[in-house]
Amino acid sequence: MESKQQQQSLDSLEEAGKTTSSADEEEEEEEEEELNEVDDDDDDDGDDGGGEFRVEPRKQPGESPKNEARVKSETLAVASLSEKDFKSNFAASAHLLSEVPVDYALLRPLESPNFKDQVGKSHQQALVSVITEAAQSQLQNEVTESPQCPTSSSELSPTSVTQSISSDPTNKKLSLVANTNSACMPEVVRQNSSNRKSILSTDGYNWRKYGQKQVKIPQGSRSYYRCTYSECHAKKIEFSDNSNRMIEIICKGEHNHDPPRRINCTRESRLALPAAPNSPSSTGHPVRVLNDSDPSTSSREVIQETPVLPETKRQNCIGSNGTADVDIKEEHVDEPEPKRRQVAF
DNA sequence: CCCCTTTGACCCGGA
DNA sequence: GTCCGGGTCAAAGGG
Ligand SMILES: [Zn+2]
Repeated sequence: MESKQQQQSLDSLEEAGKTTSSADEEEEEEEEEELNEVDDDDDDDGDDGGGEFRVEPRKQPGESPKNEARVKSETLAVASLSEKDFKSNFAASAHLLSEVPVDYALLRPLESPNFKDQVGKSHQQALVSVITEAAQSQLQNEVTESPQCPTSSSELSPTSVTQSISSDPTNKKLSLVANTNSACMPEVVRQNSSNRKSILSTDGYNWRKYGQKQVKIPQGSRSYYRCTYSECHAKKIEFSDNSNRMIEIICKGEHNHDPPRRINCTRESRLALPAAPNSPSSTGHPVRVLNDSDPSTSSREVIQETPVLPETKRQNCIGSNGTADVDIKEEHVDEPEPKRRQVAF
C-alpha cells in the first residue's frame, strides 16, 4: 500500500503480491434494477477529473503519499467510428464474411467523413493488426460445439479477435482461423464466478476491472481490465455503447502465463497456471498479420444483437446468449510502459 | 476473509 | 495556458 504506486510504475510487482484469483466457473445472475440506461453513462466523470473540475481537491484522505512514478506509454490507438459508419460499411463486409476471413472484412478501410475525423488522432501509432480467431482453446471447442449460427449471421457482427501489434510480432502468438463459424460463436464469454466476477474472454484469461470511462464519441463507455494473474500485465479495454452493448474489445500486452482453464479449478488457476493444452502458440496455427499502419484499417464492429440488458450485469447474459458479437482486437505494445503519474504527497 | 465491481478523483499528453 | 480525452488508482460496497 505504501509504495505500491512505485511498483506500478515498474509495471509489475504490485499485483504480483496481492492478487490471487480464482477461476470458478459458475453462472449466477444477479440483477439490480437500475433503470438508467442513459444515466449510468452520464456520470461523465470521464473527464471530470481531468478537465472540467480539476480545480481543487488534490488528493483524497486516506491516500498515503503517493510518489508514484508511473511511466505510461501505452497509447493505444483505436480508430473510432461512428456506428452509422460501420453499419453501412459493415453491411457490405458482412457478406464477405461468409466467404472471406473475418479479418479482412473487419479491417477494411472504412472511409467516412466522420471516421476520418475521429480517427485522425488515433492514428499516431502504426499497429499491426492481427486477427485471431479462435485464439484460444475455448474457441476451438466452442466452434465445434456451436449448434448453429444465427440465421442472420451475416447481419450479426462477426466474432473476431484482432490483435494489434505495435512492433514486435515475434512474441505474439496468434492463431487465426478463417472460419465463418466463429462468427456464430459467442465471442466473449464472461464467466461469472459466484462472487467474483472474473471474466473469461476468448483468451480464457481472468480479468479484473480497474476502471471505466465514459466516452462521448462514440457515445458509450469504456471499461478497463487487467489480467488477474500476478505477473501478467495484459490489459483489456472494452467498448460499449450507450445501451451497454459491447462493441469492441481491445487487448493490450501479452500474458506471461497460460490461460487458466475454464473448468472450475478454483483458485489455482492463477497460481498454478495449468498449462493449457490448446495454447495457440504451441500449435502454430497459421497466423494472419495485417499491417495496420493505417488507422483506416483498424475497424470496429458494432453489435446490435444484444438486447438491452441492465447495465451492470450484462456479463452473465452475454455469456448465456452467446450472441455477443464483439470485435476483439489485441494490441501488443512492445513496450508497455505504464503511465507515470506523479503525485507528490 | 478474499476478491471483484463500481465510481469518483487524478494525472498526463495532445490539441 | 487551457481544455479535453484517455488511462489509472483507490475507497467503498458487495458477494
Ligand atoms: Zn495474463
